[in-house]
Order: sequence, then C-alpha cells, then structure tokens
Amino acid sequence: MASVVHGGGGNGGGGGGLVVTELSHIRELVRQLEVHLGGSPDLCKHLAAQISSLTERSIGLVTAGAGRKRSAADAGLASPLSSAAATPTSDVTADGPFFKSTKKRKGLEARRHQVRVSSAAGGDNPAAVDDGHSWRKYGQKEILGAKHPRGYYRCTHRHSQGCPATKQVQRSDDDPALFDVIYHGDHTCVDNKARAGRPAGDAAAAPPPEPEHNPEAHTILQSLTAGLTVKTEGLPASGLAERRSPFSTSENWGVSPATSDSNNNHAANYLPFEDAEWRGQAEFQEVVSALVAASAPPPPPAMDGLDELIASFLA
DNA sequence: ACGATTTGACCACT
DNA sequence: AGTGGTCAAATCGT
Repeated sequence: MASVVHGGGGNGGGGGGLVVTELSHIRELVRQLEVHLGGSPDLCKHLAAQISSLTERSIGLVTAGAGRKRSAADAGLASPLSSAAATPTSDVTADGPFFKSTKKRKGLEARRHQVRVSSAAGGDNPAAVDDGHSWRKYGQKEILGAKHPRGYYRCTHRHSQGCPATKQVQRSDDDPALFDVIYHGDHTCVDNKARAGRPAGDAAAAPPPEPEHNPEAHTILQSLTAGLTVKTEGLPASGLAERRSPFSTSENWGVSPATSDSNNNHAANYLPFEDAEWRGQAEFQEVVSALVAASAPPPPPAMDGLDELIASFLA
C-alpha cells in the first residue's frame, strides 16, 4: 500500500547525477518516514524498505563511479563493481551439478559485503544469527593471524535453486561477541524462511517485488523485519566509530537456542560496512546509519548528514 | 532415511 | 610456498 516513488529501474552505469537523484529520493523518503513515524507501522516499514534499497543502490553507484583506492588490507579482494566489462570467470551463475573445476574464483565479481554482527543470542553459533536466509555450512578454516576459525556457509538452496549466495562468518579477535560476516553474491532463491513470519494466510504467492536483486538492502530489511537492530558503524580506524550499540545485552551467552524461528529476542546488531571502499564511504555510512536509526524505534533523526552528503555530491 | 555439520584434502591465487 | 576457498567423504542429529 501507499506505493512510494521508485519501483526499480535499471542499474546501468552510474554517475554523480544519478547518485544525487537517488539521494534526493532518499531524502524525500526519509521525510515521509518522519511524518509517518508513530503512524502506520506498515507504511514506515515500506518506506524503510525503499530507503534501504535506494541507499544501497546509491552506494553501488558511488563505488562504481568513484576512483577507488585499495587499502592494503583488501589488496587481494576484487572490487565487485569494477568488472562491468571484464568477466574472466563468470562462473557465479553457472554452477551446475558438475561444478567442480573452480575451487577458487578468480575475479569474484559477486558483491561482497561485510557486516559486523554482535549476536548476544547467537552465542557460540554464528549461524544462529539469522539474516532471514537459510545457510548451510560447507567448510571451516583457520585463518592466519586470526584467533578464531572462519566458517563458510552457502545458501541452502544452492542446489535446488542454484542460489549463488555465500557468506563467511568469523569471530572477531577483539570482541568474541562480535562476528564478522561477509556476504558474497546475492540470493536468487525464493527463501520461504524469510517470509516464515506469517503462518500461511495472505502471504500466498508474494512474488519478488523487485526485478533487480539488492542483496544488501534485502539483508538490512530482513534484519529489520526480523526484529533485529541494524546499525551502521564505522571502523575504529576510521574515526567514525561510535562504539558498539547499546542494545547488545551481551550476557546472554549460553542461552538455549530454542527455535531460532519466531520472534526470539535477537539482540543482534548488524553493522554493515563496505570494506574495500570503506574509507571513501564514511559519509555514506553516516547516512545509512541515520536512515536505519530513523527507521528504528528510538528515533534520532540525524538528518544533517544526508543533506550534507547530497550537498557534497552536488558540489 | 534424510539433511546438516565436521574435517581433511585439493586447488587456485598471490 | 603459503594462504584461503571449496569439495566431498565421514559423521552426527532429527
């Protein structure tokens, strides 16, 4: 209901103008959201969805358009969006039953998004930190320099639906309560788990609304709809850090996982941040943070950042 | 019996 | 050669 502007559209080549347009949309949406705060939750949710979608797309535009500087830490990681033309090994979509020869991707053109998850309820089980998708663990490795091993997960529907989405979960060195989750690829599957909130009723068909997948936005949205607290946060080195969120009840370790479905009190904080282009997007993170914060119960609408950002793009 | 997880080995990239 | 990502058989849980 109340369809807000913007439905989908192409994700063609980007440019500053496009970004400004997108940001303007976002700004407008945020304003609408402000108006409707305290009003219809559904509408707010919808607005938040739009905002997330647009924001992520804008991020994509920025990362695609802006000259990227690769940090040493990320030297080996391919820039997801840089391979608009050159796709040496586009095996991401081609993974048939006999998909074996590529143990490791070359260009890894699939999107890569890192999220820091503070899972109080997840405890020892990172998989319990649900983002609305079903994951299946397929490997675990000790990573050099890291205290904790890294777990490799892929979408449960990989074989049934050929969903290429994977994620890597690694416990943070500093805070064992934190998990760094790196998402690769986007979900092409129709996960019924994400919609498992409603016990059959109107859900019925509910076809994928957007023709273009927006994995990040979906992730955020799913987190939102799952009752999770999503919060962007800067890296310590970035100077943008604002410390861990106050919502992590952190002492729930060892809590019985119970049914990881339904509305468990996940006090998980998703702290999404683009890794490679992170520095260049400090401002953007601020915006995303503001947006997400605006769509959360405690409403601290730091709108200044958005306007500021738009102004900076216009400049 | 089926599906998920564990774990060692293999392979690609740097 | 070292490291990281994936495979696949074995094992475990339901």
